[in-house]
Amino acid sequence: MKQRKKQPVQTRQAILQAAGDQFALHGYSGTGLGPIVSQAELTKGALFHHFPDKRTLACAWIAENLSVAMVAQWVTPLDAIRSLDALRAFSRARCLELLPGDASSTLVSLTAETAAADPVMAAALEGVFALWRGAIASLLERGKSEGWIHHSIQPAMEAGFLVSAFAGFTVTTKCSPDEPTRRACATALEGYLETLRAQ
Amino acid sequence: MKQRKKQPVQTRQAILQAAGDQFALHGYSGTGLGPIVSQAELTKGALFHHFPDKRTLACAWIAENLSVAMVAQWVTPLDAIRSLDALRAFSRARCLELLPGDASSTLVSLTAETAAADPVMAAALEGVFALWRGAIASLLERGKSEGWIHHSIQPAMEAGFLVSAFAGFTVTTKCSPDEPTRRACATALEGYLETLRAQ
DNA sequence: TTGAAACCATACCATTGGGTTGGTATGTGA
DNA sequence: TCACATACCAACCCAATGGTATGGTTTCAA
Repeated sequence: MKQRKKQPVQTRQAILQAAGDQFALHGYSGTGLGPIVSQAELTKGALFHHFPDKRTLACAWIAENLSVAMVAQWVTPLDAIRSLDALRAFSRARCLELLPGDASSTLVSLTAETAAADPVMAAALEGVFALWRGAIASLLERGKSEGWIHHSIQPAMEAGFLVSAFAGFTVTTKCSPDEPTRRACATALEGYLETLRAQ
Repeated sequence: MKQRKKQPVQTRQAILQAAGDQFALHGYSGTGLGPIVSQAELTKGALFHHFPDKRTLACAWIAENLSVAMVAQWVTPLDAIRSLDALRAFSRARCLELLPGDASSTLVSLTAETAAADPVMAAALEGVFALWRGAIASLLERGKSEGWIHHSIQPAMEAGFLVSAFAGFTVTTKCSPDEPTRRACATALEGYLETLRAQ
């Protein structure tokens, strides 16, 4: 019985990684545990040693991997934004660069598929949404104090709307991924951001 | 062998109906054909007589049932809107009344789950999105000619954005369905609509 | 060095998945 | 009324599903 050198954290991470890839491709109920362990070049024994069931595995991936990916894409970069033009450019770039397997896209897909019927999963996903909204809200707050966001803006409310709008964009893009439609939506989103500007 | 009186159109419709209910509850790959025929009080024989496979059944439901539901909710009512205030009220109502099993919600969920990996399904879903966008675009067009939408507005572009925003709202609502969040998002959406007003 | 716990592989299980089969009952046009 | 197509049913098929039982390896602390 050939056994690889034992490195539990790497093994666990490999399972999470493979699970995430499969979820991004086929959704939650669309992915079996077989393909996951197969891609990770492991076995079900390893999987069920680290995770008690499929749902817990998914929640762990959301809380550990998906959230850090979202932070890298939607939280950290916001620190560099110091003007509304920069915010517009960032938003536009995120729209045009969006790929099907993107972190935000997978977050939205999993939410759409599972959140309504599974409160546990919904809670895990909500955690990531909270990060997302929070980052944008604090950016807008900072923009107000720095004088490039209108003083009447309510950061939390606008952040919720912006996250919703971008979430919707990830969905509609899957249906019509052509450049013109994407550009149009990105432009309209910029038009909205413009209304936040301090005059 | 007990056989019910033969009424092919009713049978077909019963299957579509049951399939739609299940899709709304559990998503595409989350629903089996067993529960569908069970809810319809039929058998797999009946199902596979009317539809060659699961995917075709789903596409038929999208094209026939989901699309008419969307027309009833998002196309026909727009005819009665003759001012920006009425549009704002309509948007707000749609946000606050949104239920998990709603037509728009199911449309978005199925898209998020399947569209990226299945072009056939994507095409069927895109048809409904086109209806949706088209209805809003022609409303904005009419608003321009009636003088309550700003003349510089590009209806098709704004329609795409509005559909995306509402689509995103159906997703984020599944995670945090509490009233305050919904109201906030509805208010922000109204704020956006206000920017379309002819000054 | 040794015992125990952590780690991981193999084999297996019950259930459900989508899909077929062959046949029976019903409708329909000649 | 007879032939034929349509509509539907019950039973079956096999692959894949999530999950378990068990046992062999490593690792590490004592």
